Amino acid sequence: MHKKKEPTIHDIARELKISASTVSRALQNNTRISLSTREKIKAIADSMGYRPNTMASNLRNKKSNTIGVVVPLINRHFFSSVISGVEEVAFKAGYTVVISQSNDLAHKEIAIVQSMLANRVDGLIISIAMETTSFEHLKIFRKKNIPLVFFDRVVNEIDTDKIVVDDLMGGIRVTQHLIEQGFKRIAHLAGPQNLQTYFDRKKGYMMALAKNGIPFDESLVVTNSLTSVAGMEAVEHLMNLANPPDAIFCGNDTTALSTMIYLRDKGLQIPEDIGIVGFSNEPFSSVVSPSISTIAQPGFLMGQKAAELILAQIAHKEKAFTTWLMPTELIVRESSSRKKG
Amino acid sequence: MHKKKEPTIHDIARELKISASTVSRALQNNTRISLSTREKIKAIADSMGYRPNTMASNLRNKKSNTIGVVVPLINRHFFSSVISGVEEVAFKAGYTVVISQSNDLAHKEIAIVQSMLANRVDGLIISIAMETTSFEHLKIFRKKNIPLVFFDRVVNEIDTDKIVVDDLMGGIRVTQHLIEQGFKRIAHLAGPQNLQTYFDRKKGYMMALAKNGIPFDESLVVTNSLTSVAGMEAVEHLMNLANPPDAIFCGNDTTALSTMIYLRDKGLQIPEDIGIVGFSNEPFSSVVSPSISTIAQPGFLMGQKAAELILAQIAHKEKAFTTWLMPTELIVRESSSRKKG
DNA sequence: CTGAAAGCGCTAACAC
DNA sequence: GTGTTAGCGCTTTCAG
Repeated sequence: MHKKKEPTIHDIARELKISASTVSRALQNNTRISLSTREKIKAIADSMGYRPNTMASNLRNKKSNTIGVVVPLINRHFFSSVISGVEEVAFKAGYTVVISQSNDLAHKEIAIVQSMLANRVDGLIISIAMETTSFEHLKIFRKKNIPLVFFDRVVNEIDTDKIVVDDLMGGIRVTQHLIEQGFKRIAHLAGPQNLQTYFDRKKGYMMALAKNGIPFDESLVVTNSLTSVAGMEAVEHLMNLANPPDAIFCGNDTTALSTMIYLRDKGLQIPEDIGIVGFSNEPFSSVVSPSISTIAQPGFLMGQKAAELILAQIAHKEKAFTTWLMPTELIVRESSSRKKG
Repeated sequence: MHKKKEPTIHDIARELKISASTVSRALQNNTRISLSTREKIKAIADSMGYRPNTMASNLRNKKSNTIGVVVPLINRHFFSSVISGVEEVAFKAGYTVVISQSNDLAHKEIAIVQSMLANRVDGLIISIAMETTSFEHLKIFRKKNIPLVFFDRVVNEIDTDKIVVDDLMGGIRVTQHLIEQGFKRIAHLAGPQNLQTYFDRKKGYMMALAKNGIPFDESLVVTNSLTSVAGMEAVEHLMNLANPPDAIFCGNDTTALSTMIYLRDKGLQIPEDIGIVGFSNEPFSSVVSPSISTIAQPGFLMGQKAAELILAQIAHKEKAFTTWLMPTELIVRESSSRKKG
C-alpha cells in the first residue's frame, strides 16, 4: 500500500498546457489572471483532488502561519479556556495553533520552545512553568524579534506584551464584598508570595481593609501552598485562635472548598457562622453546596486577547508593548451571602 | 526593526569552507562524516545560533512531523485530558501536535480537516462533531492512506483504528452496583440513542437488569438531551409516576447533579430515599454534596493510546485496524452508597 | 570521507 | 494576461 502522490500545481499546469505560475496565481484569485482561466483552473484542480502544500508555500514565504502555545498543563480548566480562545481567533485569521505542555518543568519548556523555534512559529504565546527561573530560551524571541506574548505567569524582565489577571482588584473586590456583608474579622489564606498573582491578591485584601479603616491583623493571614490539605491545616489554625475570624478569603477555590468541608465537619454553618470566598471560579465552585463566592478569571477572553496581540505583533513588528490587566468579576454565591437580595 | 536573517547550513558551510551537504550530514550525526569535523560543525552552528528550519526539511522529506487533533471543544475536561495524553506521547516521539476545535459544527470541522490536509499532517486524531453527518472529508484519509484514528465519537462506516469507552460495560457496572446496594426500581435517564455512547449505556442497563432477573420497565426510562434542565424535567416526570423509582442511573454527571438538586428541593434524602449515579466522572462529581457515584472515563489514557496508534500507522501503513474498548471504572461515592463498608 | 547537483512544491520579480 | 526563471533551506543520490 503506497500513499498516492499528491497532485501539484505543475500537474494542473501540464493538464491545461499552461504554466505553473498561472496556476499558482489563479488559485490565489489573482485578478491578473482572466476570470475564465481562473475558473477553469480551479475546476480542474478540484477534479484532480488538488490540495495546496502549505509546507512548500510556507517555506517560500518564510512564514509558517502557525502560532505556538505553551501552557503548564493543557488539562486544566483555566488553561484549556485560554487555548480555546486562542484557537478561535487564530483559526479565523487563517493560522494553525500548535500546543505543548511544559508540565511545569523547566527542561521540557526549553525543549518545547526550541522545537517551536525550529518550526518557525510566527509567534509564541506562553504561560511559563512554575519551575522556570532562567529565561534565555525566551529572550531569543526578543533578540530575533519574533512575536511573543506572555499570559498569566509572565516574565518581568522580558519586554513584550503581557496579559495578566487583575488580581489586585480581585483581592479588593472580594474583601470589600465581605465587609459589606457585615463580616468583621476577615482572614486571608494566601499563596506563595513569590508569585505575583498571590502577592497581588493579598495586597488587594490589605488595601480594602485599610480603605475601610479596619486594622490589618497579621495573625489572620496564613501563607501556604493552597492545596486542599494546606487549606484544612490553615483553617484549623485560624479557628483555634483566641479570637477566630468570621470570614475567610481563600486564595483559591480549592482551599475554599476544603475549608468549607472542615468547617462543616466542625458543625459550623456557612455563611451564617463564617463566610467563605474563593478565587478563580473553578467549574466546581458553582455546583458544590453551599456554592462558593469567587472571582472569575476570563480565561477564554485572555486567550482571544493573546491571539489578537500576537497577530498585531506579526502585522507590525515595531509596535510598543503593553501589559494588559484583564478585569475580574466578583461572583457572589451562597458561601458569603448573609444579606439577602 | 527587521527580523535578523536566520543562519542556514550554507552560512555554516561558508564559514568553514566546506559544503552544505557535509554540514547537513554532520548535524544529523551521520557517521560518514569524521567525528572531528562533526564536532567542529556543531560547535560553530551553536555559536552562530543556528536553528534547523523544519519547514525546509519537512518539505524535502515530505513529512510534517505533525499530528493533528480535532475535538468538539478544547475546553472540556474529557477532551483536554485526551489532548494532554496525545501531546505527551507525540512530544516524546518528536512530533508536534496541532489542535483545533470544531465547536460541534460540521462546516468548521470540514474547514479544519482541509487545513490539516493542506498542512500535510502525518496523521489525524479526531472526535467528530455532533452535527457531522457526512464523512467525505474524512474518507479522503483512507483513500490517500493517511493515518487516521477516531476516538470517543467514531464513524462506523470508515475502517480505521478507533478508541471508544466501554460504555456497555459501564452501564452494566452502574446498574449492577445499584442492584447490589439494594435498590429495587432503577430508572434510567438516557441520552440520544443515535449516539453509540448513550445507546450502549442504556443497553448495559438493560443487560444488567436481565441478568438479575429484574423485568425491564419501559416507563422507567426517559430519553432526552441530558442537559441540566432536561435532567430536572425527567426526574420530575419519574417521581410523578404511580410507582416511582428508588434509584436513577443518569446518563451523565450533569443530569445526576441537577437530578439531585431537584430531589433535595423536594425534601428527599440521597441516597437514603433515592440513589443516584452519573457517568463520566466530571471533576465536580467528587466535590458536590453528596458526592456522585459515577463511571470514570480514562481520557488521558485514551489520548496516549490514540497517539500510539497514529504513530504505529505512520510506521507501518499496511497494518490492520482495530477498535479499542477502553476500560471504565466504577467510582462509588455517597450518592449511591446505602450499605456502608 | 566529502562535494556537486538536483529537487521537494510553491511564489514572485521580471519579462513580453 | 501569461510565461520564464530563480530560489526558500534542506536532503540525498551519485561521483570521486
